Amino acid sequence: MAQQKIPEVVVDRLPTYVRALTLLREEGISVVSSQELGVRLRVTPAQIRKDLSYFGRFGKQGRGYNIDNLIRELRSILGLTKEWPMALVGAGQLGQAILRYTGFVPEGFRVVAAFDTDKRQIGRKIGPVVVQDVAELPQTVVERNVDIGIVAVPSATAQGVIDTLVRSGIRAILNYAPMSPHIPENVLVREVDPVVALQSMTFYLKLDEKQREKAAQ
Amino acid sequence: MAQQKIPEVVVDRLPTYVRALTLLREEGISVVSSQELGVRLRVTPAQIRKDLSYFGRFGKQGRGYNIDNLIRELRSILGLTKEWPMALVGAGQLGQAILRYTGFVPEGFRVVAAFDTDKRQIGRKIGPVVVQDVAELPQTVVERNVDIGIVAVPSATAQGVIDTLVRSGIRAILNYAPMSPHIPENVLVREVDPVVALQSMTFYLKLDEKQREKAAQ
DNA sequence: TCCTGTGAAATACTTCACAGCT
DNA sequence: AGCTGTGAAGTATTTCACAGGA
Repeated sequence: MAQQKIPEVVVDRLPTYVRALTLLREEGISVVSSQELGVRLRVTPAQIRKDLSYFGRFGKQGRGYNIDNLIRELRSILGLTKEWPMALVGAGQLGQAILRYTGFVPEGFRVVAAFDTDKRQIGRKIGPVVVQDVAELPQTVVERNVDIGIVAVPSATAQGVIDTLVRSGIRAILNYAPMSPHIPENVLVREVDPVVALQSMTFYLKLDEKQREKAAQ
Repeated sequence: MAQQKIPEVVVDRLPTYVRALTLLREEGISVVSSQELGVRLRVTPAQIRKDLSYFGRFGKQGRGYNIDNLIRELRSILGLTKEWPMALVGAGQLGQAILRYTGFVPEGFRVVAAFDTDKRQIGRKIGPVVVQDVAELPQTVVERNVDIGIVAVPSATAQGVIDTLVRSGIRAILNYAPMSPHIPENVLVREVDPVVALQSMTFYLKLDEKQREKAAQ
């Protein structure tokens, strides 16, 4: 069986399936149909079935999916059975909030090192780590087998930080800086940008206001 | 001219165009071609031209786009010419970081009120606001004309908070809680979820590792 | 009967390629 | 000569609809 190419959109949806399934499990539910899961996630049942079908046959006809089993399968597909060490760059306001964020560890993501250029931050213990000088980054990344970098520095310095991370051999970047970085093909990036999220909503808010005005005439 | 329906993906890209154009302007550049902008953003020039063509004709043949003008047009299209007041719910670790985040205000987003149920938080001044009791939320939302709510409470209580926001007349929600909320059709949501972003990257990291193993055999 | 898994159809999105303006 | 704006072509993604297993 030649592994067909999986669409990126499909991969992007899998984590939300895992999350919803985990919440269902906490409610004591053990089996779910694509219909029921679709209602929760506001997606069509056909989409869920189609997405899962890229990876295997996990359901039982007439019943649905065993939640424990499906969670296990999806976590394995997504590479979530191991722990992923991460390195954070930028120990300012935002970086500190990230270091104190408790949502990463239960999912297997652990910030194992933090870096800054600011002498006042270096040596400080924040959350689980002591802030190091950025100069030590390349060595630490190699020593601690870090594949994922988190960028939490101002836009102006972000590209430099990203270049350093890439040169150090990092393979994935979670970027909190509001800019679009230059990155080699083989390195992954995801942007975390609440402002961009807000700005696409205001388009529809404004549209809605216009329509109300028109309707009110 | 009947306004044709604009694809959502197009709207979602506009804020990144604004961002890139703004950075170009700061570099002192005043005109840009779709080609040049595409290189910055890692998208095709055709996509940029096509996206813009849904809204009008902003370029000059043979030259490109006047940056000042295009920024102004896009900001107007996105509804960014007014200030958007926002209400935050959840003044814990995460909520405090959001209140202290300086990236919203320059873009016209301002948190004008914050709410919590925790007696120890209520009355505290954090960043630009004093934390209020959630009981006061509906009234404040109406009085202060708040259209956008930010949810920064634990998953377990998020749905209740969202219901309250919706009942109070909010029209858009920026959700930091790692769950998928039930929301009426006419209310917008955007999820801010770094863990989901990480989990779709690990799929490819794992794939890459597998391929290396195979190659090494 | 209920619900999965999946080709096929429908829809959505992206890219091409070129007429036409500057 | 260079670059936009845009139908048309090409891909990608979603949804349909139904055979078949529990």
